[in-house]
Amino acid sequence: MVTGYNSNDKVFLAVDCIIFGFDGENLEVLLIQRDFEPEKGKWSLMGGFLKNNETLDDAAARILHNLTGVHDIYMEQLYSFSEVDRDPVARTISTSYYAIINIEKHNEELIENYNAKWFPLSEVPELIFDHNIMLNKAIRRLRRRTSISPIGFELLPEKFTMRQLQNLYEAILDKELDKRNFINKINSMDVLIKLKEKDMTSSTKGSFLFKFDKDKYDEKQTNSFYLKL
Amino acid sequence: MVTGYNSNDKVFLAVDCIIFGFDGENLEVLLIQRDFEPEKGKWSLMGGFLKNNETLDDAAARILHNLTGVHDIYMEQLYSFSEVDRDPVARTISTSYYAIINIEKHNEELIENYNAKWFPLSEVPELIFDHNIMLNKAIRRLRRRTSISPIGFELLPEKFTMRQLQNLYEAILDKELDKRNFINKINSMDVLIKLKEKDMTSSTKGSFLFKFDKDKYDEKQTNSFYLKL
DNA sequence: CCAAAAGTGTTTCCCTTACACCCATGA
DNA sequence: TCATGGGTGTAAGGGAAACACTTTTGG
Repeated sequence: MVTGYNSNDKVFLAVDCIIFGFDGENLEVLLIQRDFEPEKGKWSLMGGFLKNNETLDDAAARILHNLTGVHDIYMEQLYSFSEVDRDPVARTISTSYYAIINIEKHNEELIENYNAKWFPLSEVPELIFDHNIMLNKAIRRLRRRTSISPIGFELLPEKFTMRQLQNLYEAILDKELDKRNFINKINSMDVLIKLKEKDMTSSTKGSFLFKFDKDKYDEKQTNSFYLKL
Repeated sequence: MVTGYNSNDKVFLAVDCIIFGFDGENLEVLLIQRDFEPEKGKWSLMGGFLKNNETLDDAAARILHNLTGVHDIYMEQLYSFSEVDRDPVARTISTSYYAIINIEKHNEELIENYNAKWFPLSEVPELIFDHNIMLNKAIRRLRRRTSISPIGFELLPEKFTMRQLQNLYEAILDKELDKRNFINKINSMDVLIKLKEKDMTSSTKGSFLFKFDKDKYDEKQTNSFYLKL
């Protein structure tokens, strides 16, 4: 006997993607304006339905790519939302994913752009369904993650200044950090390579550029090297 | 126009519950022996299908209660598993939940017991589907949580000795802790009340019993008071 | 009187934090 | 020459970890 598999219990399973980006100044999130019902015209996360032949991870990647042109992003599963009436059209459970990406690097993909637009976190509009709740949960998770393992590789241009990295951390954590302590902390992580080049755009003196040491960075990532700020 | 809602995409959404308990010595997990196909006779987590009129949280509580008699447990959502072939009968996504409970307190419920049985973590058999993977993920999460906020209220009898509490932490973290440092740490959390009674079963001298100060405990819980061991 | 577990403080070390001044250069 | 951001080190304080001996009492 096989129990429990009753077709009446089948549901729609959606996937919604929360994509964070960093423009050098603010932490932003990618949203799209819906051009279909329900809630046509309102802003929302990138969402779609799980297909029968793909995993949730696959679906998240496909949906993000279809709606924004962005591809090759590692997204992490966040949470599954299941309020009975969260979607007014049909019973739909949604599993949310989030990722942080380098805005510049993906700008080209976004240019011919599908209705997608970056919003600073402080200017996010009211979103459809429970998407604001999803976004808030993603922000909290991102902050926690930032305190636990290094971040930035995905968010900064290949070469960046120490100030840019600090701006990133300050934007994510939403607090100011001491310049010297920050540098000491970052150096102690041993994931940066100091270049001989300087960026001359930000000051008369110019500031040295850095890049991530990808091998070391990945190692620290997976080992959840502890960074508290 | 309403796009995307195509009935072919509907899937079964299961919920699986990982219940940890502590017997004073070892960390254990509650499993049931399936009395139905597929995989009849094999051990598994407590699982069932999401119904149309309930949230995932509701479903987890209902399933746990139906299969084990245990009720009034706060479970936390862990992760949604979606490998295409994870369930050989039909495409099924499973959202897992986990909780830690006091074995003694729920023993009565378990006595007339449905096929449920406690297994020490080191003696967990091969489980159906991807349930071993779920369990491992839950253990990792439990360990991390234990390092971040106090734990024990749900797992120990109302009155307990300091040694029992230390045993609990050692079982969860799977490492030995220094007795004096442990006591200092716990005292600094200020969540215990020392009783005048002694437990005389464990030694000739006897050891003082403690209980949790529920108000303070809950406060620390929600504030994610930091405890590193 | 002895075995077995309970109980108890101090020191060291490292990480975190706070903090201020000089440097280089283009305008 | 001056305004602007870049770059640099140290001292104090607090939490974590290491560590050993005395107490109690039933058998």
